[in-house]
Amino acid sequence: MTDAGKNTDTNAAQVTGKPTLKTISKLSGLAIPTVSRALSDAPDISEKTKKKIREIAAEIGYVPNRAGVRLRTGKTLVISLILAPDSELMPHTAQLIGSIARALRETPYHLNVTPYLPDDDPMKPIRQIVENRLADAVILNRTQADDPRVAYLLEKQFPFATHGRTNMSDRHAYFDYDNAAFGDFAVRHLAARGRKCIALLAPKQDQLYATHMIEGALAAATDCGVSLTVLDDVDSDARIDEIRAAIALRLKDNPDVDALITASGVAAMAAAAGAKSAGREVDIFGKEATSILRFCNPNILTLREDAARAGAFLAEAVVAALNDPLGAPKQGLQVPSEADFNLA
Amino acid sequence: MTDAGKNTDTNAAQVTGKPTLKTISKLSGLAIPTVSRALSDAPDISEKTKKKIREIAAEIGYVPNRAGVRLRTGKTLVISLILAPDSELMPHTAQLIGSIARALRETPYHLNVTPYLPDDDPMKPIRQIVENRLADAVILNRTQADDPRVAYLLEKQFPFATHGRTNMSDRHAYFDYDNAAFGDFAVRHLAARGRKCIALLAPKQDQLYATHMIEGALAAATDCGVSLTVLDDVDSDARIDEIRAAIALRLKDNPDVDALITASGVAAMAAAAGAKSAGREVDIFGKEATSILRFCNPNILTLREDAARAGAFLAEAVVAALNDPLGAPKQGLQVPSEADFNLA
DNA sequence: TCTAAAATCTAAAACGTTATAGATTTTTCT
DNA sequence: AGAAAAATCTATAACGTTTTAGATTTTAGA
Repeated sequence: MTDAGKNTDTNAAQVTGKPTLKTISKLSGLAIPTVSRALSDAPDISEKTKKKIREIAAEIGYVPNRAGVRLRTGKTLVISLILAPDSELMPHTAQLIGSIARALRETPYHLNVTPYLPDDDPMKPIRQIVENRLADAVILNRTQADDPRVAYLLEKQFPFATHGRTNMSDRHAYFDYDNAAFGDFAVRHLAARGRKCIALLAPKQDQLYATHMIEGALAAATDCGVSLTVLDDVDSDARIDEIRAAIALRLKDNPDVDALITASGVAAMAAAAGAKSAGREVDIFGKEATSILRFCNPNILTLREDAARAGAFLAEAVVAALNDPLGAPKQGLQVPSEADFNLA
Repeated sequence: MTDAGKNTDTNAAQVTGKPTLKTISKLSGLAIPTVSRALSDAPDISEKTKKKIREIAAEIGYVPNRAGVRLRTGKTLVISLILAPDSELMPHTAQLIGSIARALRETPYHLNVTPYLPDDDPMKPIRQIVENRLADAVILNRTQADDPRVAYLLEKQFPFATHGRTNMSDRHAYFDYDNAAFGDFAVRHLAARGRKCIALLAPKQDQLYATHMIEGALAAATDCGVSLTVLDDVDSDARIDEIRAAIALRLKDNPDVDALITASGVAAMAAAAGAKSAGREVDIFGKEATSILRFCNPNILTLREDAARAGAFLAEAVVAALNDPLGAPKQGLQVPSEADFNLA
């Protein structure tokens, strides 16, 4: 009756199909709850038993059945990325998705994607997820300053993280690009190149990134002694040729403008083309994920927006929120640096 | 004892939390299995009962619990998109993901994303999904001619669809761009513009799209009486500046080349820059999802690759494979047309 | 009207997991 | 050595669903 022999006297178990707790139970001679608690490192299981069970589990390649866990605990082990319609057209979205999913591989969570259409109520997918518990947490990839989805999630105390800050940012996890620093950086660089009259392309919608860009750019312009005009009547989410036309028009209204700052790569391209069609020689300074604009058009200088880093951070932040709902939300900023600067 | 009153005499049920079959059972006075079978339209439930149950279900907003279904049936109601590392950098990937997920909204399936790293064994995520039943079907977004993943899935009889054909395409669902037609189209267009010596940038890897492109282009070149050179020693998945350098070099080796055909937008940009740095005036003809290259560089002509259509088709195809495992696999081709031609 | 068949429903079990409460064993204290 | 306390394990139940087999009711047939 040595306890060395005890663990093998019941292993006549037919090990067919996927191993479950029952399989380990039979192989170890221990009850199913004991196995479960051992694997979850419960305090009332002896170290010896835990070790034995973990060994068996590893040997037979036990992986917990997600449906079982989900049914019992109510946890879905799913994190849902809410995809705004316009973000599907942005080149960096695929990197964002990929990097979130890759970071989640280290965790039990899987990433699923929930898109909505321009005509849809943006609240609908969020409500469905929260009400029907389709995920344990969500990630929002484009947010407005007063985003009703953020307000709803905060009210429901549903874990989430956002790509982009909001007016409620102190209460939730987020990752954002430091657009104030970007505005500052862009203006100083253009000023150093001898540009005197800079125009900033910023939407007048309820978007904080525009506010931040303007803040940073204005302060830097004052500091450098160059003039700065904000063009807020160009819809930078419009089709590229519409943006081009709008920019060409505005350039004619502002004959002194010798440089343009835009927030996105598409807008930068449109700006370059608009300037060309207006017969103007201007520098363009933009922000992009792919680092190919300068390559495509030497007039376009950019700072790199690191979508992969954003995704990894958001994944970590949302998992942290799940593990510690009362902890301080994780918040990250990508501050642009010389290393992110695309010269060629 | 009218049967009109019968359905309300037990509805003292406390309807708290999410409604389940139990809730409907209490409200209707019918047993849970009856409710379940009624909702799944089983033949041994009377029409009257079905109607009553469906009404109650609709009224209280019953949605089947996924964990319950999953545990009982073994179905996950998940479709997994396998994301190759390089595809994360392609602008059209986000559209593909979004359109798949949007099409799946009409079905009970959710889309989740499974990326892998360049260093990873591409088989690993597939094996995990099949062995641990993490999804009911998968979609592969970049395939090789002899793709081991496709062979494995076929052998396991696991439902799937691919973006891009393989040597086993007759046995699986796919969506592909008609690259032979693209090659034909590109050569004829360039020939019509007066180009005489066309170079085709195609990888020598085990990729059918290159084979197809070459086939179509060669036939058209013969027909039009222009010369066609295949540059198969430029790695078109390399970094953009490496492609540029390689192209510049090859152009010097082939002084007569006056036009270049590439399969991707990034390669087209690299080709344009390479030609410029080699001091050559050549037309570039490429393929892209976003329709902005011509905008960025007037020398680049492109045909549009409709990622949204591909995604929608793949979603339908894979759901069809799930619903009818023995049916003929759905296969689709996007044939390029004048309407897809980006002139400006 | 009585029996056989068809129609319609219900009871019980199972998928794999974890939580609760209780049972058993071991250790500790006097 | 005996009793109390601590440590360690097990039995039972439940999450929500669907399947199987069996029970009940209704309809049809003679």
